[in-house]
Amino acid sequence: MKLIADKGIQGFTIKNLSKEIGVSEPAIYRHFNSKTDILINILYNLKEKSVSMSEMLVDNTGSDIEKIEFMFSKMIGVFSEQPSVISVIFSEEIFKNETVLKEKINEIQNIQLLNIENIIHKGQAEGNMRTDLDKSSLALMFMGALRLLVKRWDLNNHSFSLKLEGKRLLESFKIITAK
Amino acid sequence: MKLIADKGIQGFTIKNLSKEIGVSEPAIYRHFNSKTDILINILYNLKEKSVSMSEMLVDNTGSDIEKIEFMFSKMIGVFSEQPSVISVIFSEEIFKNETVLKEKINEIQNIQLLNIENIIHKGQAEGNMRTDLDKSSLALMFMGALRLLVKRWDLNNHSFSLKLEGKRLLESFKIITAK
DNA sequence: TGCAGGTTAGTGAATGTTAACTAACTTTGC
DNA sequence: GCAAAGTTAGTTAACATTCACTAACCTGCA
Repeated sequence: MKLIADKGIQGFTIKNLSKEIGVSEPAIYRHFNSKTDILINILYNLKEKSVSMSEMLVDNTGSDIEKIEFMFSKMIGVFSEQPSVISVIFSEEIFKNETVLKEKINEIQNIQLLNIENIIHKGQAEGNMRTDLDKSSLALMFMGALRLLVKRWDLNNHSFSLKLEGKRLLESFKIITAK
Repeated sequence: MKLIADKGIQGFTIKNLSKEIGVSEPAIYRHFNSKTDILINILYNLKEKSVSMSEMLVDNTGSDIEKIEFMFSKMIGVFSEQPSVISVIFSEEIFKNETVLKEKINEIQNIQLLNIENIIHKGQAEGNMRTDLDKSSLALMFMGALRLLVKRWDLNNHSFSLKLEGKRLLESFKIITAK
């Protein structure tokens, strides 16, 4: 992920990878069948993360807005501490040439959007959130804004505080969804 | 752009390009100095488009929400008719290895966000839009949601109506910004 | 008018480099 | 002592780019 984040998908070569981890190129093939196999494993781990997030949200006993806050800060935290994840999880295009990878990325995205939609749905049903906005549009705005903020932070070499700007965005989202 | 959209940045090779346009590989070098030079030209054209959009918004005499509508439908229109643009303009990651290209993409993004922020700023100042939400957060939500919608449409092989879903999103945005 | 000289846009063949991947051998640690 | 994990030294294919060369067109001038 670090390689992809630093040099793009074109920088993710077996040679660069072997240099980065300090073993020879064939040593990598002792553990993975192919380069694609490595990417599949990366995406598998990221999917696991999204799934475990879903479970944490189900277990969470807080209010709807607290769940949104929890999810938001959790994601911002991951990106702050491991910015290389951004390039992989928010960059569908780099997997375009491989159908298997493209589908895996789509799956992860669906899980993330569903997580938000579910919270909003519950919030609306229980009367804590305004109902004149459909949940899919709200989820799109929430996720889309978060993605764009994080990508801009990455594109601008982390030159502003992601946590601070994230907090600002979350506040706006709270106001929007409030009844 | 078609090549990048279909096969990702890794499919954008001089060989593939020459095959696509029906000339030999060296013929391409009669018109461009390098592969990067071609990408620079693509991004230059896209930037021109964003700039001309800014000018159109200045000239536009409609209300603020009409300006937003105009911009929205214009962008959705471009993506519907020329989906290959999506992969280039919404995929910062594919240019990561080239600083020149990365900066160009950042410039285009800044213009687009500023366009929206300016409209919202005017709308708030003239009392047509709610002022309890800061314009940068609103612009981030607007642009972020649009981007995510368009990318999902692309990732799901254009299996739903972008224009219809775009309209739905725009309606939600209208409700949100209304006083 | 005709044609020498120049330009534009193209060609196939070859350049050096790097890609993913492999065969065969060696080291390490339980 | 043996399997897992590593090595060196290669493979073929693809990459961007350059080479020498040509066909077709344009332009200025005797």
